[in-house]
Amino acid sequence: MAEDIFENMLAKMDITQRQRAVLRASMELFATQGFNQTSTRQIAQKAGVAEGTVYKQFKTKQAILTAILTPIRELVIPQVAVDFVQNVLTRQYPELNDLVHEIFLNRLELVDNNRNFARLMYGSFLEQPHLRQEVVDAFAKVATPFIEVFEYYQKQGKIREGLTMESIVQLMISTILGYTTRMILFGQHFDPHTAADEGTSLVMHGIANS
Amino acid sequence: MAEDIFENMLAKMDITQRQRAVLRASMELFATQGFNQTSTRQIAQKAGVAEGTVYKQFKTKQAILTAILTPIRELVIPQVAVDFVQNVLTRQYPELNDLVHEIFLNRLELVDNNRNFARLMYGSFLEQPHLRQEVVDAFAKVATPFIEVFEYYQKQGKIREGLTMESIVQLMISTILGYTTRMILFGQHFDPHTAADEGTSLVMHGIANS
Amino acid sequence: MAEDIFENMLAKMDITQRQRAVLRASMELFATQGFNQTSTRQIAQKAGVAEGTVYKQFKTKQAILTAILTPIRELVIPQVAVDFVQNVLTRQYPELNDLVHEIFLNRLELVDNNRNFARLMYGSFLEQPHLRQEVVDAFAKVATPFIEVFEYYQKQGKIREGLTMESIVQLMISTILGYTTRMILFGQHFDPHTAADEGTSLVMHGIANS
Amino acid sequence: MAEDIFENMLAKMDITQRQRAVLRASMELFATQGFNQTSTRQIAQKAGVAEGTVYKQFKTKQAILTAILTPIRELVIPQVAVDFVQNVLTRQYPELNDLVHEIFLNRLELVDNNRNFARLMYGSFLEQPHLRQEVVDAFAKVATPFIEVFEYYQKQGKIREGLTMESIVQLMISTILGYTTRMILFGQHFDPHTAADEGTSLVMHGIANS
DNA sequence: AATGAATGAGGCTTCATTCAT
DNA sequence: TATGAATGAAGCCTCATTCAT
Repeated sequence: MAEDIFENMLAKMDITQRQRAVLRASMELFATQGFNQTSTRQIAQKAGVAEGTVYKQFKTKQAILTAILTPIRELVIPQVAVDFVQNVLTRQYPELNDLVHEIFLNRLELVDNNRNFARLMYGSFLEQPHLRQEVVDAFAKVATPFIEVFEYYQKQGKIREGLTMESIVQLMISTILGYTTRMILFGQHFDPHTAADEGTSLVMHGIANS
Repeated sequence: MAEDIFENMLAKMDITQRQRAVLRASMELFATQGFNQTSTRQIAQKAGVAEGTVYKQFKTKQAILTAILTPIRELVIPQVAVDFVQNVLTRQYPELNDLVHEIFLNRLELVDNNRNFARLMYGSFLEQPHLRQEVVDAFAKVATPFIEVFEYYQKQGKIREGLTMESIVQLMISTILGYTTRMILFGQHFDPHTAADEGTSLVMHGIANS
Repeated sequence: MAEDIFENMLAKMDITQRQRAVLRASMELFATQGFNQTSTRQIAQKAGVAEGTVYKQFKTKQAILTAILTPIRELVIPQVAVDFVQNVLTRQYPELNDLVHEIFLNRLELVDNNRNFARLMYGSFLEQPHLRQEVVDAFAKVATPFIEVFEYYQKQGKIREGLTMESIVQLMISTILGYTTRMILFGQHFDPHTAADEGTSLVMHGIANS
Repeated sequence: MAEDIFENMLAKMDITQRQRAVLRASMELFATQGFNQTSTRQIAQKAGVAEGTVYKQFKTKQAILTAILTPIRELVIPQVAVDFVQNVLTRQYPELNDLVHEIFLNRLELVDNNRNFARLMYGSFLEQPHLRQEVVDAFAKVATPFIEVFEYYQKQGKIREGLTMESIVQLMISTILGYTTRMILFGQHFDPHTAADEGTSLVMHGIANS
């Protein structure tokens, strides 16, 4: 499942090959060096075009970032959220354990396959705080169906009393974000399967009705 | 427990008041705007000195960041780690539950009280990847004594079989980092006590020998 | 008498409709914004052609200005001068007074009807000093027949002694140019008839043999 | 009476030698090439400073022009107007003839001594029309006291009936502006004394009560 | 030692001009 | 032939850094 969020997005955008090249180069440079540390000269060079060409396609350097972030905000993030729900929740899980494991695995693999993408998001959120609200909203929207599923399992007596489903989901989000941060910020690497195993083991004992 | 990591560090450094002012101003500006978005003119202004004075004290702008990050790396991070171990592990905890709760609370409060510091770290790690190794090492060093303590509890039969202490600690680190990321990057706010309660509740059921 | 110098010129030039469109657009833009403040992109847009087409027709942007100014210099200015002489001097004037009035009126109306043209000339003279010589020469050529006519009136005793006809004509040129400058540069407006009346009144008393 | 308007203005401004050098260089270049045809590099070179120095002193290139035009508008133009009135009207003139001659001479010499200044004004008015209103107002203010003086002569019977003093002054303004335009735009040169003689001769016969 | 003016390299951007389609 | 994407030189401006006072 080597989904490359950014390449998928590029493929769907109705733009020329040259614009694609500029966006791809920008994405990589912004992700690895940061927006302000990237010069338009570097972008042009990496994209294999003249600097003027970059500006024929995008009015300003900021417009390049916007051209990347806007579809991410408006299309990719919601789609990723929907995909996540569909991929995970439409399947049948013999046991609650399998669901939790799939949640961990699915998200960790997504991040693992999209390091650059994640790094760009981290940088953008730090430097342009106004961008984060929609992501927070997307998180919230994703949380809801999961909370419902957990409630279903709870009604079936699979989850012990005394826990709000909300807190379970929030904690899973935090945990997954923690792994993500360790990968992106500290360069640590986790085998998604192993990390998912460990997370699942702990959470399951934490929530399961023993 | 309003520990201000940065002010503590400044207080301990053997530097003039003027240098302190420059470092304090830089720290704030770097944290809120990013290193590259901060001009030496801004630093001088905020510190109340002339731009030339800044350069009498620090050879380059990068040297200011280094003057902040080096003691953080060499002194603050290890010290924070040691303090953490001492504050948390030197006390007696009636129950394992109390230890876990204290771990969560202590770290979440630390971050909550040092948002600027954390934001500076996030930015620095993103833009200057070479800085992160020592932090990773510090994490590792902190992990060790905790692993030992958990092993102690395990030997006492307080922790169920089938878990490596290593994985417990790693998961707690990830969880705490997850909360931190949500605060710093997404601007969410958590009451440290509530978050600590929730985390503790889940982890305890996850690890406790029921 | 709504003579449009520029449209007349365009009509007489042996060029394609497309070239005409480009010249017309350029003329307007150069007049209202100045040569250097006008981009070839603007010209193409206003002319309704592609930028490349402009360059198929004119080798450089400067060539467009030259294509406008050269016929102005070589054809329009002399023609305007000739027309002026013919329109004014071929008629019979009952009195000297009527001639002077017609001179003023004719020139002021010409400028009044060709503000854009005049503004272009002003800008071109300021920025490209080499253009002005032929205009000065044209002025000189126009002056000659008028001087002769005035000499005729002088011989008839209609003009007082002690004046050179040369100085009369020079002063009238200056006066008309003064009105023009006030219109073009200062945005003032004069009714040509009123201004002609005033100028005539003064000049007539100045030169007439009372 | 070699009054150099611009140098006088520079001398009165409370600025450093370096700023003076930049303004002087800019003034000359703007006057001879136009604002948009002058690069900041040229200015720096001519002023003998680095390009960055220019920007330490003036926030933008436009600010340089403003730094020149603002005192011209607010101080120089009104002062020139006042000086004109004082220099010309406070003296006693044996005859009306002498007054008229002095008016012509004074203004023509002023322009003759300040070609660059005049060329800058012409260019600025063409490209930045909003600047001209104050100059028009200054003209108007100057006109008033002259109208009054002419009325005085009229009451003394020195000026013939049937003329408004207003129209006399307006015509003199136009005439002087005409000479100015011929100097600035067409590069013609007039000896101020000769031109003043001719103008006076004509106007005097035009207005005098013979 | 402190100041802030001066420097100039380098960044973003525009635009006249060329060229492949 | 007409198009408009591509080019790159040059312009304006910022800012880390140096230096004279």
